[in-house]
Amino acid sequence: MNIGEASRASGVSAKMIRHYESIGLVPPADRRDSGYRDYGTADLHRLGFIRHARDLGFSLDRIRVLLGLWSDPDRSNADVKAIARAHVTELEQRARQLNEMADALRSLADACDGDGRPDCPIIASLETGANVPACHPGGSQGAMPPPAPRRKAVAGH
Amino acid sequence: MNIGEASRASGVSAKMIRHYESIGLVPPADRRDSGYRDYGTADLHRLGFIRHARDLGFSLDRIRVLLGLWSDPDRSNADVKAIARAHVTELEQRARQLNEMADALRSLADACDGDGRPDCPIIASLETGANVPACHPGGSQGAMPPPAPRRKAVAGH
DNA sequence: CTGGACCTTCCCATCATGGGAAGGTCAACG
DNA sequence: CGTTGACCTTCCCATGATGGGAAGGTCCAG
Repeated sequence: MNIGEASRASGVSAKMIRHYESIGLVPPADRRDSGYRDYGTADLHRLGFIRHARDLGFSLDRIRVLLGLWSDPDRSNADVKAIARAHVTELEQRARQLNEMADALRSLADACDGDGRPDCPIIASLETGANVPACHPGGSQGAMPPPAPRRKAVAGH
Repeated sequence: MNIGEASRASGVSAKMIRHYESIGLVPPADRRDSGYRDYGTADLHRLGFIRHARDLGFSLDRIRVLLGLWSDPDRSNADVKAIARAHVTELEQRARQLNEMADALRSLADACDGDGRPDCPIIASLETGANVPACHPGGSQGAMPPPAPRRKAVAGH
């Protein structure tokens, strides 16, 4: 199977399949004499696994770990569960931060007349920082997986 | 004022202040004979504005627009309000996607015994894609500002 | 045998941010 | 005066996941 067919079948873009190979997330694909990559059902299975994990917001690094557990017949479901729980916590925290920002901005917007005059509480708050969620260094986390892995209909999926 | 003092006073890292200057978000700073950048209160004010906008999750591109409105004495608060409302909608959507993922993964984790055996519904779902939030191409939005701009306590802020 | 669809590799862009190197400046202290 | 350490300058590179596109090779149907 060509990379294009594998892409359509797995819902992972060809570009990404090559990238995953380059970073060792999937093993180097078999090659035909022409140099074309050749995929089988096992490869599709693995790509599907990766895609579903991405759909749940896992980073490629964590997916690497999950793939390891997947192929380990002696794995402990406690390990998997721990990773999942930790990820849930991170997702919730990111969602909370976004909601905090949305709430703050929504109330600022609600306080704005929007009547065409220059007078604007939103601008005023940006100037002074009033009612803007403060930076709380204790709970800061800079290194988190991207917001939404959402690809745009790579397959008729 | 040095860039370091400006950084501490505004809560924007020196690195970022230079970056903002390089992309034209702030005007080129005055220079002393030594070549050091020199900041005044107006500059601090502008940097503070940018920081607060970042704290609300605005992208630098949108902040550019907001800065334009800020310095426009004839601005319409309706314009500001429209930008804010659009941003609120985006924030909410991102939060919703994260919560969807968290919900799905939480229920998978709840279904996992975590008793040390290899048997695991989480892994099973990643294999099959069952109970994993599907990719809904219609509502997809790839180009959104980062999840949390949170910097790590650049100032004693 | 040709055209178009597909594949290959390689480089570049995104977005906001930080790390670090190589070298210049400044202020305080001995 | 000299040194030291904190600070500044510019420049390049990295992140993470993804896409765009160029230059060139392959495959198959007409």
